[in-house]
Amino acid sequence: MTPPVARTRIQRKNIALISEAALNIFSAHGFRGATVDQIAREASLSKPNLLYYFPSKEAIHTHLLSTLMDTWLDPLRELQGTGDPLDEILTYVRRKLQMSRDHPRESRLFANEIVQGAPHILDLLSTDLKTLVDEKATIIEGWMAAGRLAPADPYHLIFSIWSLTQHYADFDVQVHAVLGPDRPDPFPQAEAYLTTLFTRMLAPSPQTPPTKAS
Amino acid sequence: MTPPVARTRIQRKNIALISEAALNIFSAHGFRGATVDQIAREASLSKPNLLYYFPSKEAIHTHLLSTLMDTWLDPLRELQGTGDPLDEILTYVRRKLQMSRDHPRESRLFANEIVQGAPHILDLLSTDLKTLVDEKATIIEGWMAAGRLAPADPYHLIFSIWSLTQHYADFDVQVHAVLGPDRPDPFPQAEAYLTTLFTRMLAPSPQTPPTKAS
DNA sequence: ATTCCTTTTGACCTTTTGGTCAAACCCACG
DNA sequence: CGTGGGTTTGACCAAAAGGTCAAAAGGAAT
Repeated sequence: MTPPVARTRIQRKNIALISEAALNIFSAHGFRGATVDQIAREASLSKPNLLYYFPSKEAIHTHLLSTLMDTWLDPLRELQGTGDPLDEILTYVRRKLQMSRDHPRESRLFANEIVQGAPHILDLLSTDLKTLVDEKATIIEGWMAAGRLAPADPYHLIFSIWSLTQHYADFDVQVHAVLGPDRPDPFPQAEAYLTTLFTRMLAPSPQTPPTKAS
Repeated sequence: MTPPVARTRIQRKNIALISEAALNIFSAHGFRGATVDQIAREASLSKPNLLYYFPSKEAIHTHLLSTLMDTWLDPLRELQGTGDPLDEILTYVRRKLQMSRDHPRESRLFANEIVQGAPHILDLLSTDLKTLVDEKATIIEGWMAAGRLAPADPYHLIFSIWSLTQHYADFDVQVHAVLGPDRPDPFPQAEAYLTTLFTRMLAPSPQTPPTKAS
């Protein structure tokens, strides 16, 4: 009855401590590459003490992944179909890019999991995630049908936003290696580039009036 | 004196066998997640026999990565600056997407390596890869300066091609989970989408004449 | 067939790793 | 201040994993 719900103050503190440490280690080495000793050292706890809060290495990993999934999909949930279509898309792109800059460890944790076949969250992907994406794809399709956005496959549009933004977190070392050691922060340029990309991709052609097409 | 250069027929056969098996295992589980026993079993060899051809687990991994890097960059090398700019870019995109479809294991092996900080090939990235990208970025910049391509950051353009195409191999399970079990092959749609994306992004605005600008 | 080199393997070794346990420690509350 | 809960740890364990070795098996050229 100790682990998930934090009862005492000390439990809350240590569970947060362990989560932080585990995020560092898991995101840097993957699940198999991380060791419990490493995580314990990173959290400045003894290994048995760590195992007192989480029953197993896998439990820590699962805990991280499930709390992550929530915040990870927040930007997409915000796409509500109320504002200007292009603005909403661009806002989503920018928020997603911000997450890559501000939470690269989370992005890499997720990437590690997916690349290796998503063994722990496969069902989440085909249920919760699929539902959410279906919903947003419908909104986007509506915009396109109304001529407020240039036509394109909405699912692949979403995939492209994911891949482009997460690339700057997940493949961070490659980006820096190619750009050279002198350019420390590629994000401002990335944001400008992605803004241009999706604007040119999605801006509706002028001959179609914004409302009441055909 | 046994491992790298295959002398006898049997050596060639077994080294190929091991490479195949190791590619399967490494790409599915990452370096730390793969075990020598697993690879040996996959190759139908005993573990000591496998270790007879490669001195260590790491040697197999290094061998795979270095042979991979070569073929992996071939599509980019083909971008030579001789043909129509947009055609050359689109050809590159399509070839890269084909590699994701035909060689997803290689893509995932590479992704695993990069996500975890590229510990084995970091120097290759900042030397060989950087040189190649610098060269191609110059070509692309030339096209843009001549008004034959809409202006954009050439480095981020290349990054975007990498991320978009490799996404379909590396995040394959996610793509399938979101699209649903009924749609088995997302590649034709992906190709159409990416063709549209880069055409809209890069097609030069008509007011600029193709040659001798300003 | 003999010989020499290559190939294969069963047995074994060491280190790493995930996890356990009983005992000690701490600390608020009565 | 002492007692009962929560907390911490040193010592330990078993399994997994990377790698070694000597000896057996195979195979091609003489």
